[in-house]
Amino acid sequence: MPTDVAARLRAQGYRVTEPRLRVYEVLRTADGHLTADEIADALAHGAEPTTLSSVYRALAVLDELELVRSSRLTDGDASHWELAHPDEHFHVVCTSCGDVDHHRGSLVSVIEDHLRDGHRFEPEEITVLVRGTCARCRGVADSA
Amino acid sequence: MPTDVAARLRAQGYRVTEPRLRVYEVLRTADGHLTADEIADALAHGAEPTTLSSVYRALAVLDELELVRSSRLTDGDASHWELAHPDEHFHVVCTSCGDVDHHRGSLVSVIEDHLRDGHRFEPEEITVLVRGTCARCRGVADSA
DNA sequence: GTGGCTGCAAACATTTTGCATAACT
DNA sequence: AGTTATGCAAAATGTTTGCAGCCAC
Repeated sequence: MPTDVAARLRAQGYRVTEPRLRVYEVLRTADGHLTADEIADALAHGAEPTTLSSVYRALAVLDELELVRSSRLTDGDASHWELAHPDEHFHVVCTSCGDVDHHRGSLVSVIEDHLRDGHRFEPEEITVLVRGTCARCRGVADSA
Repeated sequence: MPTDVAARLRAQGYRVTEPRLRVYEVLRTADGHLTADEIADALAHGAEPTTLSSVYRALAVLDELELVRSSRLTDGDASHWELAHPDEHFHVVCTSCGDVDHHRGSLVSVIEDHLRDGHRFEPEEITVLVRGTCARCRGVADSA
């Protein structure tokens, strides 16, 4: 059982509603980084259309519960949302194919330790975003 | 002489204009992270008011020349702009006092090497954003 | 003198909000 | 039943763009 969203909602005094469950479900099954708009689109094709504003409100609540997380993968674009895995703070984005990879945290803890020990800075949240070209796209571009 | 903006502009076929020079000057002297709006404000008090749209267009050109850089230091807010120093990809933001620190790159190159060697991923741009509490603010909050 | 740049205002995109209705508890 | 959440539409925010006149070249 991954995460009982309903229980988490109830535990914090939030009501368990369709939009909230559905938004979470979309993010879970899509297994990717979706904008609020894309989530709303995905839900529009389903049984009952869920409004964009409800998507935003659902995301705000799920974010509050630390069930989802937003990140700005591109410069000017909209925020992208994904399930929150506590140890995945590390986005690797291929600028060629748009693929997004996660890396788990050993480097993140190196950064944490460095700041804590060397600078007496207490880190709460670390975001690492790398843009570049993935192995597959490099293979296509390169000759050898 | 830090950087001859005029020369860089000319070299790329851009014209040397007041707004471009002034926007760069504001960022250089402010020595901080300003939003486009704050830059426009700073220029409004000066001799000739420079429009917000001109600020955006100037920033786009300066970004193109890699003289300035934008970063999303906060979640929903506007982009913040600063001079581009090639080895400063590492933002440390204090959520208490709002202070922004730069760290130079040893950790960044660790990340680069890891991705290149271990994953055949060619990094082009790395952004590290850490939010937390700085030493000064911790001192105020703590007792001992 | 010419073409790129600016200012202005209007358009755009994303996100937030007010209010009446509907739904969870 | 009581309240909180939703849907709709309108507002707020940050950023981009079209166009006429201006300025660097």
